[in-house]
Amino acid sequence: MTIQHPAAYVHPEGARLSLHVPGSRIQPATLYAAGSEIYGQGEKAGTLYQVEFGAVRVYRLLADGRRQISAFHLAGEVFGFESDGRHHFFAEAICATGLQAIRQGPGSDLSQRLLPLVLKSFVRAQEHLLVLGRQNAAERIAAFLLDMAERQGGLETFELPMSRTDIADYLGLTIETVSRAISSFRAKGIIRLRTQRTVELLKPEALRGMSE
Amino acid sequence: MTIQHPAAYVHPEGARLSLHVPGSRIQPATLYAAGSEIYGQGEKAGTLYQVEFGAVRVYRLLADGRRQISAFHLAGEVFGFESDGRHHFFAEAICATGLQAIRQGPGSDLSQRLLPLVLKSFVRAQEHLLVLGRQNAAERIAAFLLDMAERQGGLETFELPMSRTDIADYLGLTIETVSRAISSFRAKGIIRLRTQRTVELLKPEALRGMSE
DNA sequence: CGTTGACTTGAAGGTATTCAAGCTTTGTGG
DNA sequence: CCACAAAGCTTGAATACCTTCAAGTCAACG
Repeated sequence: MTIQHPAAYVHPEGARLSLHVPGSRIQPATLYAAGSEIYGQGEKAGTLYQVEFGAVRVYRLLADGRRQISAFHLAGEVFGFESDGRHHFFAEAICATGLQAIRQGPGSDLSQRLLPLVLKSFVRAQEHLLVLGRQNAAERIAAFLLDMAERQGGLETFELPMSRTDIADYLGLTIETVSRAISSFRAKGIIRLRTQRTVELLKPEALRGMSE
Repeated sequence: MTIQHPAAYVHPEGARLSLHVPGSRIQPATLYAAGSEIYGQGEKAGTLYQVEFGAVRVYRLLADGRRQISAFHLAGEVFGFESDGRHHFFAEAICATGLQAIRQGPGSDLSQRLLPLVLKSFVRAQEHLLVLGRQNAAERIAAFLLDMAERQGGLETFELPMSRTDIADYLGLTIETVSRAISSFRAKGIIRLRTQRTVELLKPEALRGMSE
Protein backbone atom coordinates (compact mmCIF):
# COMPACT_ATOMS: atom_id res chain seq x y z
CA MET A 1 0.00 0.00 0.00
CA THR A 2 2.93 2.19 0.56
CA ILE A 3 6.10 2.25 -1.35
CA GLN A 4 7.14 2.41 -4.93
CA HIS A 5 9.78 -0.01 -5.96
CA PRO A 6 12.78 2.10 -5.03
CA ALA A 7 15.19 2.69 -7.85
CA ALA A 8 18.34 0.85 -6.89
CA TYR A 9 20.83 3.09 -5.19
CA VAL A 10 24.25 3.49 -6.67
CA HIS A 11 26.12 0.55 -5.29
CA PRO A 12 29.43 -1.18 -5.83
CA GLU A 13 28.07 -4.07 -7.87
CA GLY A 14 30.62 -6.80 -7.82
CA ALA A 15 32.88 -5.03 -5.38
CA ARG A 16 34.68 -7.61 -3.31
CA LEU A 17 36.07 -7.55 0.17
CA SER A 18 38.23 -10.05 1.91
CA LEU A 19 36.43 -10.88 5.11
CA HIS A 20 37.32 -13.42 7.71
CA VAL A 21 34.18 -14.13 9.63
CA PRO A 22 34.91 -16.86 12.17
CA GLY A 23 33.56 -20.20 11.09
CA SER A 24 32.98 -19.23 7.50
CA ARG A 25 34.81 -20.43 4.47
CA ILE A 26 37.64 -18.10 3.70
CA GLN A 27 36.22 -16.59 0.54
CA PRO A 28 35.64 -13.04 -0.52
CA ALA A 29 32.24 -11.64 0.37
CA THR A 30 30.32 -9.32 -1.92
CA LEU A 31 29.36 -6.00 -0.41
CA TYR A 32 25.98 -4.49 -1.11
CA ALA A 33 25.21 -0.89 -0.26
CA ALA A 34 22.05 0.09 1.58
CA GLY A 35 19.07 -0.20 -0.74
CA SER A 36 20.83 -2.09 -3.52
CA GLU A 37 19.18 -4.97 -5.29
CA ILE A 38 20.53 -8.49 -4.83
CA TYR A 39 18.15 -10.11 -7.28
CA GLY A 40 14.87 -9.24 -8.91
CA GLN A 41 11.62 -10.94 -9.77
CA GLY A 42 11.96 -12.94 -12.98
CA GLU A 43 15.74 -13.13 -12.87
CA LYS A 44 17.43 -16.47 -13.30
CA ALA A 45 17.98 -18.09 -9.93
CA GLY A 46 20.54 -20.65 -8.84
CA THR A 47 22.74 -18.79 -6.42
CA LEU A 48 22.16 -18.92 -2.70
CA TYR A 49 23.43 -16.27 -0.32
CA GLN A 50 24.57 -16.34 3.26
CA VAL A 51 24.51 -13.07 5.16
CA GLU A 52 27.92 -12.24 6.65
CA PHE A 53 26.78 -8.96 8.16
CA GLY A 54 23.96 -6.51 7.61
CA ALA A 55 20.37 -7.33 6.74
CA VAL A 56 18.30 -8.26 3.70
CA ARG A 57 14.62 -7.89 2.82
CA VAL A 58 12.86 -10.29 0.45
CA TYR A 59 9.60 -8.97 -0.95
CA ARG A 60 6.97 -9.02 -3.62
CA LEU A 61 4.95 -6.23 -5.21
CA LEU A 62 1.40 -5.94 -6.42
CA ALA A 63 0.71 -4.06 -9.64
CA ASP A 64 -0.41 -0.94 -7.77
CA GLY A 65 2.74 -0.78 -5.66
CA ARG A 66 1.59 -2.52 -2.51
CA ARG A 67 4.54 -4.40 -1.08
CA GLN A 68 4.77 -7.46 1.13
CA ILE A 69 8.10 -8.29 2.70
CA SER A 70 8.04 -12.04 3.20
CA ALA A 71 11.23 -12.25 5.23
CA PHE A 72 14.16 -10.40 6.72
CA HIS A 73 17.53 -12.14 6.77
CA LEU A 74 20.17 -11.32 9.35
CA ALA A 75 23.80 -12.38 9.86
CA GLY A 76 24.31 -16.11 9.43
CA GLU A 77 21.07 -16.79 7.59
CA VAL A 78 20.76 -18.25 4.09
CA PHE A 79 18.30 -17.11 1.45
CA GLY A 80 17.75 -17.16 -2.30
CA PHE A 81 15.82 -20.43 -2.66
CA GLU A 82 13.51 -20.59 -5.65
CA SER A 83 11.53 -23.41 -7.10
CA ASP A 84 11.65 -23.28 -10.86
CA GLY A 85 14.85 -21.56 -11.84
CA ARG A 86 13.38 -18.08 -11.71
CA HIS A 87 13.16 -15.70 -8.80
CA HIS A 88 9.60 -14.92 -7.76
CA PHE A 89 10.71 -12.18 -5.37
CA PHE A 90 13.01 -9.22 -4.99
CA ALA A 91 15.89 -9.19 -2.55
CA GLU A 92 17.57 -6.00 -1.38
CA ALA A 93 20.20 -5.04 1.15
CA ILE A 94 18.60 -3.00 3.93
CA CYS A 95 21.88 -1.54 5.11
CA ALA A 96 25.49 -2.12 4.10
CA THR A 97 25.54 -5.89 3.82
CA GLY A 98 28.12 -8.57 3.10
CA LEU A 99 26.94 -11.70 1.32
CA GLN A 100 28.65 -14.99 0.72
CA ALA A 101 27.50 -16.57 -2.53
CA ILE A 102 26.88 -20.31 -2.50
CA ARG A 103 26.90 -21.70 -6.02
CA GLN A 104 24.61 -24.63 -6.62
CA GLY A 105 26.72 -26.94 -8.68
CA PRO A 106 24.35 -29.38 -10.39
CA GLY A 107 24.65 -32.93 -9.16
CA SER A 108 26.54 -32.01 -6.03
CA ASP A 109 25.40 -33.40 -2.69
CA LEU A 110 24.41 -29.87 -1.75
CA SER A 111 20.76 -30.80 -1.54
CA GLN A 112 21.57 -32.89 1.52
CA ARG A 113 22.75 -29.76 3.29
CA LEU A 114 20.18 -27.46 1.74
CA LEU A 115 17.10 -29.34 2.84
CA PRO A 116 17.28 -28.36 6.53
CA LEU A 117 17.83 -24.73 5.56
CA VAL A 118 14.86 -24.64 3.23
CA LEU A 119 12.73 -26.41 5.81
CA LYS A 120 13.61 -23.82 8.40
CA SER A 121 12.67 -21.00 6.04
CA PHE A 122 9.46 -22.81 5.21
CA VAL A 123 8.45 -23.24 8.84
CA ARG A 124 9.27 -19.60 9.47
CA ALA A 125 7.05 -18.51 6.58
CA GLN A 126 4.23 -20.69 7.84
CA GLU A 127 4.48 -19.20 11.30
CA HIS A 128 4.39 -15.75 9.80
CA LEU A 129 1.12 -16.72 8.09
CA LEU A 130 -0.42 -17.09 11.54
CA VAL A 131 0.74 -13.60 12.48
CA LEU A 132 -0.64 -12.01 9.31
CA GLY A 133 -3.84 -13.99 9.26
CA ARG A 134 -4.92 -13.97 12.87
CA GLN A 135 -3.08 -11.44 15.05
CA ASN A 136 -3.91 -7.79 15.66
CA ALA A 137 -1.48 -4.91 15.35
CA ALA A 138 -0.14 -5.05 18.91
CA GLU A 139 0.33 -8.81 18.73
CA ARG A 140 2.17 -8.52 15.43
CA ILE A 141 4.59 -5.93 16.76
CA ALA A 142 5.13 -7.94 19.93
CA ALA A 143 5.94 -11.07 17.96
CA PHE A 144 8.21 -9.10 15.67
CA LEU A 145 10.23 -7.51 18.49
CA LEU A 146 10.67 -10.85 20.23
CA ASP A 147 11.75 -12.49 16.99
CA MET A 148 14.29 -9.76 16.27
CA ALA A 149 15.69 -9.96 19.81
CA GLU A 150 16.01 -13.72 19.63
CA ARG A 151 17.70 -13.71 16.23
CA GLN A 152 20.29 -11.25 17.45
CA GLY A 153 21.42 -13.35 20.38
CA GLY A 154 18.53 -13.03 22.79
CA LEU A 155 19.86 -9.94 24.52
CA GLU A 156 17.48 -7.39 25.98
CA THR A 157 18.88 -4.60 23.83
CA PHE A 158 19.04 -4.97 20.09
CA GLU A 159 19.00 -3.08 16.82
CA LEU A 160 16.29 -2.77 14.21
CA PRO A 161 18.20 -2.54 10.94
CA MET A 162 15.04 -1.75 9.00
CA SER A 163 12.76 1.29 8.78
CA ARG A 164 9.24 1.51 10.13
CA THR A 165 8.06 1.27 6.54
CA ASP A 166 9.84 -2.07 6.17
CA ILE A 167 8.34 -3.31 9.42
CA ALA A 168 4.89 -2.24 8.25
CA ASP A 169 5.30 -4.04 4.94
CA TYR A 170 6.48 -7.15 6.76
CA LEU A 171 3.60 -7.18 9.23
CA GLY A 172 0.85 -6.17 6.80
CA LEU A 173 0.22 -2.84 8.56
CA THR A 174 0.76 0.84 7.82
CA ILE A 175 3.71 2.79 9.08
CA GLU A 176 1.43 4.83 11.34
CA THR A 177 -0.01 1.74 12.99
CA VAL A 178 3.48 0.38 13.60
CA SER A 179 4.50 3.66 15.14
CA ARG A 180 1.44 3.80 17.36
CA ALA A 181 1.92 0.24 18.62
CA ILE A 182 5.55 0.92 19.46
CA SER A 183 4.59 4.15 21.20
CA SER A 184 1.96 2.28 23.17
CA PHE A 185 4.50 -0.31 24.36
CA ARG A 186 6.80 2.51 25.35
CA ALA A 187 4.04 4.31 27.27
CA LYS A 188 3.31 1.09 29.16
CA GLY A 189 6.94 0.62 30.13
CA ILE A 190 7.24 -2.60 28.16
CA ILE A 191 10.06 -1.33 25.97
CA ARG A 192 12.41 1.63 25.84
CA LEU A 193 13.94 3.19 22.73
CA ARG A 194 17.57 4.16 23.20
CA THR A 195 17.37 5.55 19.68
CA GLN A 196 14.55 5.15 17.20
CA ARG A 197 16.05 1.87 16.07
CA THR A 198 17.60 0.60 19.29
CA VAL A 199 15.11 -1.30 21.37
CA GLU A 200 15.44 -2.29 24.98
CA LEU A 201 13.05 -4.93 26.26
CA LEU A 202 12.02 -3.94 29.77
CA LYS A 203 9.23 -6.48 30.16
CA PRO A 204 9.72 -9.21 27.55
CA GLU A 205 7.14 -11.36 29.39
CA ALA A 206 4.52 -8.76 28.56
CA LEU A 207 5.33 -9.17 24.88
CA ARG A 208 5.34 -12.95 25.14
CA GLY A 209 1.95 -12.81 26.77
CA MET A 210 0.59 -10.98 23.76
CA SER A 211 2.02 -13.06 20.95
CA GLU A 212 0.37 -16.21 22.27
CA MET B 1 -11.01 -16.60 15.58
CA THR B 2 -13.65 -19.15 15.04
CA ILE B 3 -13.31 -22.78 15.70
CA GLN B 4 -12.31 -24.92 18.59
CA HIS B 5 -9.92 -27.69 17.80
CA PRO B 6 -12.50 -30.25 16.74
CA ALA B 7 -12.38 -33.50 18.63
CA ALA B 8 -11.27 -36.09 16.12
CA TYR B 9 -14.15 -37.95 14.61
CA VAL B 10 -14.29 -41.70 14.89
CA HIS B 11 -12.17 -42.82 12.03
CA PRO B 12 -10.66 -46.04 10.76
CA GLU B 13 -7.14 -45.38 12.01
CA GLY B 14 -4.89 -47.68 10.12
CA ALA B 15 -7.62 -48.95 7.86
CA ARG B 16 -6.03 -49.77 4.55
CA LEU B 17 -7.36 -49.80 1.06
CA SER B 18 -5.80 -51.16 -2.04
CA LEU B 19 -5.87 -48.35 -4.53
CA HIS B 20 -4.40 -48.22 -7.96
CA VAL B 21 -4.06 -44.60 -8.85
CA PRO B 22 -2.40 -44.35 -12.26
CA GLY B 23 1.24 -43.41 -11.97
CA SER B 24 1.55 -44.06 -8.29
CA ARG B 25 3.47 -46.80 -6.62
CA ILE B 26 1.26 -49.79 -6.09
CA GLN B 27 0.98 -49.60 -2.33
CA PRO B 28 -1.96 -49.53 0.00
CA ALA B 29 -3.24 -46.07 0.88
CA THR B 30 -4.47 -45.17 4.33
CA LEU B 31 -8.00 -43.84 4.50
CA TYR B 32 -8.85 -40.94 6.76
CA ALA B 33 -12.46 -40.03 7.52
CA ALA B 34 -13.67 -36.44 7.29
CA GLY B 35 -12.33 -34.44 10.22
CA SER B 36 -9.83 -37.00 11.41
CA GLU B 37 -6.37 -35.98 12.52
CA ILE B 38 -3.34 -36.98 10.46
CA TYR B 39 -0.79 -35.55 12.82
CA GLY B 40 -0.73 -33.05 15.67
CA GLN B 41 1.46 -30.25 16.89
CA GLY B 42 4.37 -31.61 18.91
CA GLU B 43 4.17 -35.11 17.49
CA LYS B 44 7.28 -36.75 16.15
CA ALA B 45 7.62 -36.06 12.44
CA GLY B 46 9.43 -38.01 9.75
CA THR B 47 6.65 -39.30 7.54
CA LEU B 48 5.57 -37.48 4.42
CA TYR B 49 2.19 -37.93 2.84
CA GLN B 50 0.94 -37.78 -0.71
CA VAL B 51 -2.75 -37.15 -1.22
CA GLU B 52 -4.35 -39.86 -3.38
CA PHE B 53 -7.82 -38.34 -3.19
CA GLY B 54 -9.67 -35.96 -0.92
CA ALA B 55 -8.26 -32.87 0.76
CA VAL B 56 -6.17 -31.95 3.79
CA ARG B 57 -5.87 -28.81 5.91
CA VAL B 58 -2.68 -27.90 7.76
CA TYR B 59 -3.13 -25.35 10.52
CA ARG B 60 -1.95 -23.81 13.71
CA LEU B 61 -3.86 -22.56 16.75
CA LEU B 62 -3.42 -19.65 19.09
CA ALA B 63 -4.04 -20.18 22.80
CA ASP B 64 -7.49 -18.55 22.58
CA GLY B 65 -8.63 -20.80 19.75
CA ARG B 66 -7.93 -18.57 16.77
CA ARG B 67 -6.92 -20.79 13.88
CA GLN B 68 -4.80 -20.15 10.82
CA ILE B 69 -4.85 -22.71 8.04
CA SER B 70 -1.49 -22.38 6.33
CA ALA B 71 -2.27 -24.68 3.42
CA PHE B 72 -4.78 -26.96 1.78
CA HIS B 73 -3.50 -30.05 0.01
CA LEU B 74 -5.38 -31.67 -2.85
CA ALA B 75 -4.89 -34.87 -4.86
CA GLY B 76 -1.31 -35.39 -5.95
CA GLU B 77 0.26 -32.97 -3.49
CA VAL B 78 2.82 -33.86 -0.84
CA PHE B 79 2.87 -32.48 2.71
CA GLY B 80 4.23 -33.26 6.16
CA PHE B 81 7.58 -31.46 5.97
CA GLU B 82 8.95 -30.35 9.32
CA SER B 83 12.25 -28.88 10.27
CA ASP B 84 13.39 -30.31 13.58
CA GLY B 85 11.82 -33.70 13.97
CA ARG B 86 8.64 -32.38 15.54
CA HIS B 87 5.45 -31.23 13.89
CA HIS B 88 4.71 -27.55 14.42
CA PHE B 89 1.25 -27.83 12.91
CA PHE B 90 -1.86 -29.95 12.84
CA ALA B 91 -3.00 -31.81 9.75
CA GLU B 92 -6.53 -33.09 9.27
CA ALA B 93 -8.52 -34.70 6.51
CA ILE B 94 -11.22 -32.30 5.31
CA CYS B 95 -13.31 -35.01 3.68
CA ALA B 96 -12.75 -38.73 3.18
CA THR B 97 -9.14 -38.77 2.10
CA GLY B 98 -6.63 -41.36 0.95
CA LEU B 99 -2.99 -40.80 1.81
CA GLN B 100 0.12 -42.51 0.63
CA ALA B 101 2.83 -42.51 3.31
CA ILE B 102 6.38 -41.79 2.20
CA ARG B 103 8.86 -43.00 4.78
CA GLN B 104 12.01 -40.96 5.06
CA GLY B 105 14.69 -43.57 5.31
CA PRO B 106 17.75 -41.85 6.77
CA GLY B 107 20.63 -41.60 4.36
CA SER B 108 18.56 -42.34 1.31
CA ASP B 109 18.84 -40.07 -1.71
CA LEU B 110 15.30 -38.96 -0.99
CA SER B 111 16.47 -35.42 -0.24
CA GLN B 112 17.32 -35.06 -3.91
CA ARG B 113 13.69 -35.62 -4.78
CA LEU B 114 12.31 -33.84 -1.76
CA LEU B 115 13.98 -30.50 -2.35
CA PRO B 116 11.81 -29.43 -5.30
CA LEU B 117 8.68 -30.39 -3.38
CA VAL B 118 9.67 -28.40 -0.32
CA LEU B 119 10.66 -25.46 -2.48
CA LYS B 120 7.29 -25.47 -4.15
CA SER B 121 5.51 -25.48 -0.79
CA PHE B 122 7.80 -22.71 0.38
CA VAL B 123 7.07 -20.49 -2.62
CA ARG B 124 3.38 -21.16 -2.20
CA ALA B 125 3.53 -20.10 1.45
CA GLN B 126 5.42 -16.95 0.54
CA GLU B 127 2.85 -16.04 -2.07
CA HIS B 128 0.13 -16.57 0.48
CA LEU B 129 1.90 -14.06 2.73
CA LEU B 130 1.25 -11.42 0.09
CA VAL B 131 -2.43 -12.28 0.08
CA LEU B 132 -2.74 -12.13 3.87
CA GLY B 133 -0.58 -9.07 4.29
CA ARG B 134 -1.69 -6.81 1.49
CA GLN B 135 -4.96 -7.88 -0.16
CA ASN B 136 -8.50 -6.98 0.84
CA ALA B 137 -11.33 -9.44 1.30
CA ALA B 138 -12.52 -9.48 -2.30
CA GLU B 139 -8.98 -9.88 -3.62
CA ARG B 140 -8.31 -12.74 -1.24
CA ILE B 141 -11.42 -14.63 -2.31
CA ALA B 142 -10.65 -14.00 -5.96
CA ALA B 143 -7.13 -15.35 -5.59
CA PHE B 144 -8.44 -18.32 -3.66
CA LEU B 145 -11.04 -19.29 -6.23
CA LEU B 146 -8.55 -19.02 -9.08
CA ASP B 147 -6.03 -21.10 -7.17
CA MET B 148 -8.59 -23.80 -6.44
CA ALA B 149 -9.72 -23.89 -10.04
CA GLU B 150 -6.17 -24.17 -11.32
CA ARG B 151 -5.20 -26.92 -8.89
CA GLN B 152 -8.17 -29.00 -9.96
CA GLY B 153 -7.28 -29.00 -13.63
CA GLY B 154 -8.13 -25.46 -14.66
CA LEU B 155 -11.74 -26.20 -15.58
CA GLU B 156 -14.39 -23.54 -15.19
CA THR B 157 -16.41 -25.64 -12.79
CA PHE B 158 -14.83 -27.07 -9.69
CA GLU B 159 -15.50 -28.22 -6.16
CA LEU B 160 -14.65 -26.59 -2.87
CA PRO B 161 -13.96 -29.51 -0.55
CA MET B 162 -13.73 -27.22 2.47
CA SER B 163 -16.30 -25.24 4.46
CA ARG B 164 -16.62 -21.46 4.54
CA THR B 165 -15.06 -21.60 8.00
CA ASP B 166 -11.98 -23.32 6.57
CA ILE B 167 -11.77 -20.76 3.79
CA ALA B 168 -12.04 -17.95 6.34
CA ASP B 169 -9.30 -19.44 8.49
CA TYR B 170 -7.11 -19.84 5.42
CA LEU B 171 -7.63 -16.27 4.20
CA GLY B 172 -7.48 -14.56 7.58
CA LEU B 173 -11.12 -13.45 7.42
CA THR B 174 -14.38 -14.31 9.17
CA ILE B 175 -16.92 -16.69 7.76
CA GLU B 176 -19.36 -13.80 7.26
CA THR B 177 -16.89 -11.82 5.21
CA VAL B 178 -16.16 -14.85 3.03
CA SER B 179 -19.86 -15.36 2.48
CA ARG B 180 -20.42 -11.71 1.60
CA ALA B 181 -17.57 -11.64 -0.90
CA ILE B 182 -18.83 -14.78 -2.61
CA SER B 183 -22.37 -13.38 -2.70
CA SER B 184 -21.01 -10.19 -4.19
CA PHE B 185 -19.25 -12.09 -6.99
CA ARG B 186 -22.43 -13.99 -7.63
CA ALA B 187 -24.49 -10.79 -7.77
CA LYS B 188 -22.06 -9.36 -10.32
CA GLY B 189 -22.29 -12.42 -12.53
CA ILE B 190 -18.64 -13.31 -12.01
CA ILE B 191 -19.37 -16.74 -10.60
CA ARG B 192 -22.30 -19.06 -10.24
CA LEU B 193 -22.86 -21.62 -7.48
CA ARG B 194 -24.27 -24.87 -8.75
CA THR B 195 -24.37 -25.94 -5.13
CA GLN B 196 -22.89 -24.13 -2.14
CA ARG B 197 -19.59 -25.87 -2.81
CA THR B 198 -19.65 -26.17 -6.58
CA VAL B 199 -18.32 -23.06 -8.22
CA GLU B 200 -18.64 -22.10 -11.86
CA LEU B 201 -16.37 -19.34 -13.11
CA LEU B 202 -18.38 -17.21 -15.50
CA LYS B 203 -15.84 -14.38 -15.79
CA PRO B 204 -12.46 -15.66 -14.61
CA GLU B 205 -10.81 -12.56 -16.12
CA ALA B 206 -12.71 -10.44 -13.62
CA LEU B 207 -11.18 -12.46 -10.80
CA ARG B 208 -7.73 -12.28 -12.35
CA GLY B 209 -8.06 -8.54 -12.60
CA MET B 210 -8.65 -8.34 -8.86
CA SER B 211 -5.90 -10.59 -7.60
CA GLU B 212 -3.22 -8.53 -9.30
C1' DC C 1 22.01 26.07 10.41
C1' DG C 2 18.87 24.70 7.15
C1' DT C 3 17.10 20.88 4.53
C1' DT C 4 15.66 16.25 3.94
C1' DG C 5 13.95 11.94 5.30
C1' DA C 6 12.19 9.21 9.06
C1' DC C 7 9.17 8.97 12.65
C1' DT C 8 5.21 10.37 15.65
C1' DT C 9 0.68 11.99 16.75
C1' DG C 10 -4.16 13.50 15.89
C1' DA C 11 -8.77 13.24 13.67
C1' DA C 12 -11.89 11.41 10.30
C1' DG C 13 -13.25 7.67 7.55
C1' DG C 14 -13.67 2.85 5.77
C1' DT C 15 -13.42 -2.09 5.77
C1' DA C 16 -13.87 -6.11 8.21
C1' DT C 17 -15.68 -7.92 12.58
C1' DT C 18 -19.13 -8.85 15.89
C1' DC C 19 -23.63 -9.86 17.20
C1' DA C 20 -27.98 -11.42 15.74
C1' DA C 21 -31.43 -13.54 13.02
C1' DG C 22 -33.08 -16.19 9.17
C1' DC C 23 -32.42 -19.45 5.49
C1' DT C 24 -30.65 -23.85 3.18
C1' DT C 25 -28.84 -28.21 3.10
C1' DT C 26 -27.80 -32.55 5.09
C1' DG C 27 -28.45 -36.30 7.92
C1' DT C 28 -31.21 -39.13 11.09
C1' DG C 29 -34.97 -41.47 13.08
C1' DG C 30 -39.64 -42.48 13.04
C1' DC D 1 -40.45 -41.24 2.64
C1' DC D 2 -41.27 -37.54 5.59
C1' DA D 3 -40.24 -34.70 9.63
C1' DC D 4 -37.26 -32.82 12.44
C1' DA D 5 -32.80 -31.53 14.08
C1' DA D 6 -28.33 -29.95 13.38
C1' DA D 7 -24.95 -27.90 10.85
C1' DG D 8 -23.59 -24.84 7.33
C1' DC D 9 -24.40 -20.71 5.00
C1' DT D 10 -26.35 -16.03 4.19
C1' DT D 11 -27.80 -11.45 5.31
C1' DG D 12 -28.45 -7.22 8.21
C1' DA D 13 -27.07 -3.67 11.62
C1' DA D 14 -23.87 -1.84 14.91
C1' DT D 15 -19.25 -1.65 16.42
C1' DA D 16 -14.19 -1.77 16.40
C1' DC D 17 -9.84 -1.58 14.54
C1' DC D 18 -6.90 -0.08 11.23
C1' DT D 19 -6.18 3.10 7.49
C1' DT D 20 -6.09 7.49 5.42
C1' DC D 21 -5.19 12.19 5.48
C1' DA D 22 -2.87 15.81 7.71
C1' DA D 23 0.30 18.14 10.56
C1' DG D 24 4.08 18.33 13.47
C1' DT D 25 8.51 16.55 15.69
C1' DC D 26 13.02 14.50 15.62
C1' DA D 27 17.40 13.13 13.66
C1' DA D 28 21.00 12.95 10.27
C1' DC D 29 23.78 15.34 6.95
C1' DG D 30 25.67 18.78 3.97
